[in-house]
Amino acid sequence: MPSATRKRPTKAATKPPRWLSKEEEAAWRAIAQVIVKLPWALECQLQRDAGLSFLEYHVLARLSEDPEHTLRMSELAMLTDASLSRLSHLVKRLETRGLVRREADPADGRFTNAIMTKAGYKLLVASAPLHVARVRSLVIDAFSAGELRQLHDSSERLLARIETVG
Amino acid sequence: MPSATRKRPTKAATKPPRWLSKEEEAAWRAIAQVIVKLPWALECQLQRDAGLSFLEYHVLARLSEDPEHTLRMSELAMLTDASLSRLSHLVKRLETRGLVRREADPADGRFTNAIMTKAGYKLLVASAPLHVARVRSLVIDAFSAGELRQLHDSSERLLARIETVG
DNA sequence: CAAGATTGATCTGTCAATCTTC
DNA sequence: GAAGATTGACAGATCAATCTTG
Repeated sequence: MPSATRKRPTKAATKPPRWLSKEEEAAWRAIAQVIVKLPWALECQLQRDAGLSFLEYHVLARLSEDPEHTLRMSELAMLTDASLSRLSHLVKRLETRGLVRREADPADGRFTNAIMTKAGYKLLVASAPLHVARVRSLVIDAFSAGELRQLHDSSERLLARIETVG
Repeated sequence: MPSATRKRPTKAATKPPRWLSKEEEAAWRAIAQVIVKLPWALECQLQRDAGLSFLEYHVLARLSEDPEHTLRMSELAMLTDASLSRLSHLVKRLETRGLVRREADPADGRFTNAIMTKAGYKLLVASAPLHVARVRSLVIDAFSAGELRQLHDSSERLLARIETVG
């Protein structure tokens, strides 16, 4: 929804504002920093080493996982957590770069298939090692196996909350 | 650095690409989803309820923490993890909305002070309860005190990595 | 000239509207 | 008409260049 359509602030329902404790506040600040800085660090690495954005990389990565290197736009949007509109713009750019190609689904013309080209696959394969190395050095290697399981679990719990709360 | 200045992919240094294990992969996917979806969820809440972006909210929040409701642009940029350029554009918009005002530091004209106005403070105060409530329901309340301490620690470790790896 | 800050051009994402196929 | 997909106008972020003050 972001994009300033300038809303009047809803005159807060004056519910008892349950504030954050010192510890909660500190934890939240750290988490907030992570969700700002980690994406940026990954964007930088990918742009520098592969000329791809985080989303572009993941679009190619998802396509590469399909045996046909083909996915419907709507499927791809879900898998990459992008809006269909955003994906459409992005894939058009990838198309002009020759990394992806689009064609209407022969079986049902309402669907559009995104198909990774040879060049797209080559770029992904060339880019993956450095990207994975960065994911390792920034995230994975910072934790023991147990800690990582913990963090995985915490992440799933957060995702569940986000789904339900909207 | 993002913003496609179209880099040629650096011909991967052909180092042994240490791949992710099944568990690491799964953990990473969950974490990656969190850093994509959590910011979005918070942006939505703030835009809807306060007409503010996440960064705009935090700019006002940081200003409110200063006794004078005043901070140098450069200081504010650091505190909010924004580039000076981004902040400059953003504060200009806040200024036209009457939420913030700028003036050159009387002591040293190289600095610009950002000063929260009455209206800015009012908006922040009106917005904070709902925002904190959302932070609670999405994040804080998902964890026990111990788990939150864990997560806080993990976040700090990630931030340390990001600083050093760049 | 160095540090703080701003500006302008450009690119990307959002939203709402539209187009297409079944 | 409904779902999938695209488009266009606009807001916001980035980078590089510039301006300003000491």
